[in-house]
Amino acid sequence: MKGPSFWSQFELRQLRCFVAAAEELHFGRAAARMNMTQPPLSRQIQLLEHVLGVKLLDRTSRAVKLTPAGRVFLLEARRILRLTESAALATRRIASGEAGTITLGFTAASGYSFLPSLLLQRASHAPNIDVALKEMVSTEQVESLVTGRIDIGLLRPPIARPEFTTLKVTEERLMAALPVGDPRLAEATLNLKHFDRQPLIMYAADGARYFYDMLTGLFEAASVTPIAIQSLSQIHSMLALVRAGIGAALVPEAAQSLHFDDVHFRPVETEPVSPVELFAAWRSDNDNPALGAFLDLLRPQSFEDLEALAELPDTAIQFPH
Amino acid sequence: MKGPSFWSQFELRQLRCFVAAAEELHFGRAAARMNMTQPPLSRQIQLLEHVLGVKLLDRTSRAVKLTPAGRVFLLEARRILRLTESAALATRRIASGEAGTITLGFTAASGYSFLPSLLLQRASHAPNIDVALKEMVSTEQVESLVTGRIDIGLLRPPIARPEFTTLKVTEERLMAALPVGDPRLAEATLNLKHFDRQPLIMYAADGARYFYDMLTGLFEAASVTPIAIQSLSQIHSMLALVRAGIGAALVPEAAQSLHFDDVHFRPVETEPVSPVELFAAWRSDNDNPALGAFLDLLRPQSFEDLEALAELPDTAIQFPH
DNA sequence: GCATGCCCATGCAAAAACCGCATCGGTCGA
DNA sequence: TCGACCGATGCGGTTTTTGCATGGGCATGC
Repeated sequence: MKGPSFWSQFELRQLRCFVAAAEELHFGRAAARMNMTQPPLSRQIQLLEHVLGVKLLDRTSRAVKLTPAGRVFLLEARRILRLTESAALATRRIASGEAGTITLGFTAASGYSFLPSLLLQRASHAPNIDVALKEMVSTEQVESLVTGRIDIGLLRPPIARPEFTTLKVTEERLMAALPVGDPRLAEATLNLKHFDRQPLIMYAADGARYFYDMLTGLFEAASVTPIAIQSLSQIHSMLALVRAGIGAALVPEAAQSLHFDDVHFRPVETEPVSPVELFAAWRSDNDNPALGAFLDLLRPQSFEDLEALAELPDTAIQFPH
Repeated sequence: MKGPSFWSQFELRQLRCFVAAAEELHFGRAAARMNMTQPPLSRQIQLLEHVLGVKLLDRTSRAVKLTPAGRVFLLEARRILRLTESAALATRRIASGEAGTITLGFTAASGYSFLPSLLLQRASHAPNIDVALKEMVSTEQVESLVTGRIDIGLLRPPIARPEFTTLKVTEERLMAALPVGDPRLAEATLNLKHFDRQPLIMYAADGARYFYDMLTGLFEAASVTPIAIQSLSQIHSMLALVRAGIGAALVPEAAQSLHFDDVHFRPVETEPVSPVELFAAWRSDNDNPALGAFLDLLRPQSFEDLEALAELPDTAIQFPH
């Protein structure tokens, strides 16, 4: 198989030469534009014509004209070249983390306040990063992080495994949710003793391990023993029971966004002051470049926006799926 | 400026290599698919990554994986390659005359019957050729042929200039258009003597030179002198006058498609039998490849379809603007 | 009508790019 | 720990491309 090796496909270089020639209608000027001399340009175009089996330019020694086929091919060539540039651009943007998609797991509770503020920030600071949201409990999140189904998780118990990096993103005070008429609403601030021997809607040990452990720890340290009733893991269900007058509940500040009628909140003094912590966790070896840019959103300066958000009317918060 | 000459743009070859590698996720197999060995393929991909400034494939000695940027670029690369193939195909089709656009000039009269049949044929025999229609009088057509505004013209006086090629496409008999009640309608066939000293709506010498010359020639040869009234160039206007009882008119057969109420037609014996000729004309050096395929429609076998058309009800004829 | 200028094609030698072979280095599984 | 596998790299030979010089066609001007 000798001779002019039979190439059945053209190259972008040939397209660029052709477009230059077709636009200049002059091989010399086109060659100059391509930073080369005229003979090679001539040959690139001959090659292109040979590959296509079609004459694209009608060239006499006096003038260069496009053939009808050439006119059509010029449009196609321009489109292809435009596409190559946008492809390179888009790819570089993805690689730089300026654009891309990250998949985020979050617990229902974190969706009440931190997540909306995070998405608000993303909209202004990293508009080209798409965030795919997946609500799941913490254990599911850990599993999904391992398999790569999510890039980052918002979860409650910090995970100490070495292959993960974690970052505390919020600390919240504990709030008491009380039904209208509860005498404790007379106080501006409560402490744990207010719950001694009082009915308290408690977290389930399995479904809401973090809150269960935290509350039992706090009560033990304060030598307080509430009357635990029910055992739930969904905060909105707990508030519904509060409203029904079953008892009080202790919930993170963010739960106030749920604003049930006839349920009011009072801060509770604890040690530490803000015992409810939320963590972000991701695989240290995650290679999604958008993750880097997204993580910047989680860092300190974030909290300016967080506070700004707190002053917004609820309706301004777009609560995603 | 030495070293690996700084290419700021990638080549299609690199895209093809990348797509192969991304699909196989194995450099050896990808190279086999590309009909080459593994080292050059490795280098093409390195080159591509260097040009983009982006790592597209994560390769350990054990496995090859796409990076997020690589996933995006794979989609783009596939799109570009698809586009190159369709571009080549489309261009070859244009060049072969299988597809394309031809611009056609036609006189109002030729639009009554020949043009619809021609378009009907095109629809079945050359469906990928678009026909742009422009109604214009013969002199305009000649000018437009010269300047290239139209590729081909349907006109009446054959043009004898050497830069044009012409082809007679139809011969028609002359028909007399008579108002209801005209005694000549009693005859099945008329001859020129029936018009001696009778009122006849005549063609204008300037606007319809061809018909004017033809009729005056015919009458002179037959030593017949009609009473010429009015001088029009639009056939439909003439028929309107016939209907009003002003006089008779002599029109090409095709004018019957206009079917005015209360106007009937009778063939007229002439020498030659079919004196009304229609010609197609085009520049001999027209390089529109679609013209070749289009001209095939005008050739002899066409007339099968022409006859088939004659038997169709009028409503079947799409009369284009 | 001949000289001249312009322009694209072509011959040719030098330069660059590319390919295949052999081999290296790293990783996984036995 | 050895061997198999896989992608990267060094290197020599071949193909391709480039630039220079030049050929040849065509229109313009004197």
